[in-house]
Amino acid sequence: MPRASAKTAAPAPSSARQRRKEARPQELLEAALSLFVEKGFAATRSEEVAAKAGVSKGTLYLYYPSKEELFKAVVREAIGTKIAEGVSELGKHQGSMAELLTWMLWSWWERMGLTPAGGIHKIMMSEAGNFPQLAAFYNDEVIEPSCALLAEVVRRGIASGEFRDVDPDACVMVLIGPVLHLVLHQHSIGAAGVVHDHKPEPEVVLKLQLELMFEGLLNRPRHPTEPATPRPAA
Amino acid sequence: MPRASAKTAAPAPSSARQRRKEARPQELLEAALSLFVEKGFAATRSEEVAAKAGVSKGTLYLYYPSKEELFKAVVREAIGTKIAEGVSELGKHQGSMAELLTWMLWSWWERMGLTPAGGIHKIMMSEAGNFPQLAAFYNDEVIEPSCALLAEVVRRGIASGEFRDVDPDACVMVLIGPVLHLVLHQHSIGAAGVVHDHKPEPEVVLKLQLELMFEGLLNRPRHPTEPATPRPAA
DNA sequence: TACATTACTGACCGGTTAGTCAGTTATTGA
DNA sequence: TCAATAACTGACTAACCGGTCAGTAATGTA
Repeated sequence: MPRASAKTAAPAPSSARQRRKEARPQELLEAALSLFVEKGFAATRSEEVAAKAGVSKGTLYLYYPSKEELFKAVVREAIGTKIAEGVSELGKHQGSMAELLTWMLWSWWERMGLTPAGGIHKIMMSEAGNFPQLAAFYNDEVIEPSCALLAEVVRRGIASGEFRDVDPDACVMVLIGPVLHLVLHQHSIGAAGVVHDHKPEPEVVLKLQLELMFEGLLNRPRHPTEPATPRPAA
Repeated sequence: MPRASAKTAAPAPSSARQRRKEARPQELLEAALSLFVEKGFAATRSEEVAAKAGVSKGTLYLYYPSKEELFKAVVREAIGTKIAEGVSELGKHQGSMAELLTWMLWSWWERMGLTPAGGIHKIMMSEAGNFPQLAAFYNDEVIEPSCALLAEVVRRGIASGEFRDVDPDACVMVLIGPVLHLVLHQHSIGAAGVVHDHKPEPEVVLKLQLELMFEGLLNRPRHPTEPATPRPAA
């Protein structure tokens, strides 16, 4: 009996055709993501996206009204609720802020550097000028929350005496700079067929970045001849 | 007598029209640079470039055989011989390697962050996939030499005992990450009309980056309870 | 078998733009 | 003043591609 669970409130798709219909948006988004990341927005033809998802161009436009809307959907999909995870981690974390920063940078690398999702950042860099509205969306929904989250960690570390008294926002930029640079490289020069690229392993860079950072950021006793930046009275 | 210096081996242009002809390539390259940086390669129409340079589209194609060749010329022009300056500075520099690194990062920021030349880097990130041959050129002629130069400075600092014994290549990535991130931001999100962008001043970030870097990188006496990374015997 | 509905197709349309080339204008030399 | 030449122009062509829609095929229903 082929229709075992038909017509419920959230109807389980009965036929193969139904099942495909529900899978289409995902399939199209995945195809679009990889092509946008690989070739950029303008250079990706909508027919290619459709072909890669195994449908015709017409079908693509049944699910997304325009190439631009498809692009937005890809960005929203790839971003998802990733930031919320970081926020919740901040809430329940028990150890030092240095450990938390380390965890955050590593998980960021794992999610952006090692998956196509990082390509989103590359696309946004390229297309920000042509889609200011989307750039604003990306800034508000992704960049600002991420930076605010990291800045809060730094701020707590300063308050507890774990870190020196630095500008938290500037510190965040210093923190994320190398990670984002690695991500971008991975999806541009690194993805093109450039063979003379004998860069160090990203993991080594990240490790050193954290090490250098903390050697400088941690609030530890200093050599008497060279006092650390004095903490203000407040 | 209008032809004072006519028909020499390298003829000085006699008429206004001649002078314009010699200036055209430069004018076109400048127009193309600013438009490519602003809108990307695909979104820039060749007629716009011509108009911005004050000529018609036909004239553009008298000087450059295609849009793609124009793009290549722009990249080559913008890169020029900038790296050679850094190399010569390495040769004649007298002070500490920390001072030299500081100088290099600042001059890099001044040349890439504060001029349209930095936009080249953004374009290369976007178009590397579509122009692999150009990406290889950029990697070989710009990225690798720059990194090699900085790595050499770090290496000397380590050899003299000024710096701790870190991986020089990884250290370079940590160094340039924040700078390049600032440059890219400046030419993408920063250039789009995103107003909610209350990032710290780039100069503040750079200053902190160097400070944190050196607090961690400098080879100074450490607190006894937390020994520094031991130097190997060699 | 006949009809209705749903998912999908791909030829086509219209707008856009890289690149061309016959023609125009400025300059030079006689 | 009058060719000859060099620099430049912009209407035009051909190709491309985003988006449409009349039609087809698969599935469901009776």
